[in-house]
Amino acid sequence: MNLTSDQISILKLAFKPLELSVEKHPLFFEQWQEDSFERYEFITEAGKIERYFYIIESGVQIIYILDHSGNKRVLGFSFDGSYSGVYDSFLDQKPSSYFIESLTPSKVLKIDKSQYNSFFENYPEFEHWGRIIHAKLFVGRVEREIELITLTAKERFEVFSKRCPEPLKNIPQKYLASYLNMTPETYSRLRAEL
Amino acid sequence: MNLTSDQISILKLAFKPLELSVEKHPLFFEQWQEDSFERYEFITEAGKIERYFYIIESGVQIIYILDHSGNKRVLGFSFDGSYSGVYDSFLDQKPSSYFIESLTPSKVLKIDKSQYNSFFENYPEFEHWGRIIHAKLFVGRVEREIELITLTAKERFEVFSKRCPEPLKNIPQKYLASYLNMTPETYSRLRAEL
DNA sequence: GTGATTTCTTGATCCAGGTCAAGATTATTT
DNA sequence: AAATAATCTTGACCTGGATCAAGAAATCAC
Repeated sequence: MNLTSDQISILKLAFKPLELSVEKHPLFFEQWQEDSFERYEFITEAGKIERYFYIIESGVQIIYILDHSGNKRVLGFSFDGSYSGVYDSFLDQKPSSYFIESLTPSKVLKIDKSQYNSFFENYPEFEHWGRIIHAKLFVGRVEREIELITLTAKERFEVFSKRCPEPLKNIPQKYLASYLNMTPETYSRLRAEL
Repeated sequence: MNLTSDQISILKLAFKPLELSVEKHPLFFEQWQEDSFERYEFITEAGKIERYFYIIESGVQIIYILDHSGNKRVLGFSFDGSYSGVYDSFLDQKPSSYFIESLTPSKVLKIDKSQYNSFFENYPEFEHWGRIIHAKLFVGRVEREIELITLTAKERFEVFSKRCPEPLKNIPQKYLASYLNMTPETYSRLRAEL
């Protein structure tokens, strides 16, 4: 598989600390496959095993679970060179309880588990990168937890509004509301307050 | 520094997937220092930079932040061979916003940042371990986030009660309440319901 | 472009869990 | 073991944000 230079830039963006080059890491750039999804298409569903590790080329994807009442509870978004996929299921190859859905038409680069593993075997510097990235993911989740626990709905709304990334500005508000752990009604009322 | 065989078992417990041995990883076992804390002694405080990575030998430590109203908000506990310390501050050597306090007299094994880094440089398998452990930490935090978001206070209480680890059974309930994101009053009422 | 969906807004009402208060237990110190 | 301090319990009351409902606005499909 030959990637275009645009796709190579996306991978470089996603793996920034690795200082990748096509010459030094040929395997890395050879094995990614392209794939694309339509609006509202599922990338994966609860009960299924995650086969791939994805990097988003374009579009917005959302990850959520269904709670006891069947409501979607949004845990995060992916876009612009960020990772997507159900991580625990991918790592352990066990059925997950997450859904990933493409909110806009999206293009991705993906690799499967054995390719993912072979990167780590072939490029030890990948392990270092993996450690650092996962440490940051962990710290980021703790920070989100603190915001959910200590801030009021209004405060969460305000903090989020200030740093809302561009690609999320055109998706339905109900998903942002869910991500902020509030109902669409509450989100709408906070919005009216400006 | 010479560790006793008890201390070596604690380290082996904490670093289980690494299959450590004194012969193959001498550096690893040489550099840990012992330290101990009294009840209610602070291991680290908000505003300070975390100097050490700790493994708990015995006792219970608690990590929390102070919210806007000055209330402690408990994020977790450490005991029995588990890691303790303010991780983001330790990694980046930047001031943290966390407090770590010893709830009982506790003994720890600790290493500083440069020793920690040298383990990774000397034992590449450490990087692999680090990646896996951090991935698990990340997944674990997402699971906690889901429980906080989707479960009622009663449900969180029930889930926690069933799997409450032994060392936490003797600490003041107000800390467990905080960890479950509820007031001590609510915790007490749920307890009365049995 | 027009009708059908979906999303957003706004009002009225409700309730889980917080807050305040005060007495009962339990633990700590001397 | 008494005095003191911290923690836990229970009751009364309150409130942020959820729920229910119904119309307005936006978006989609043909």
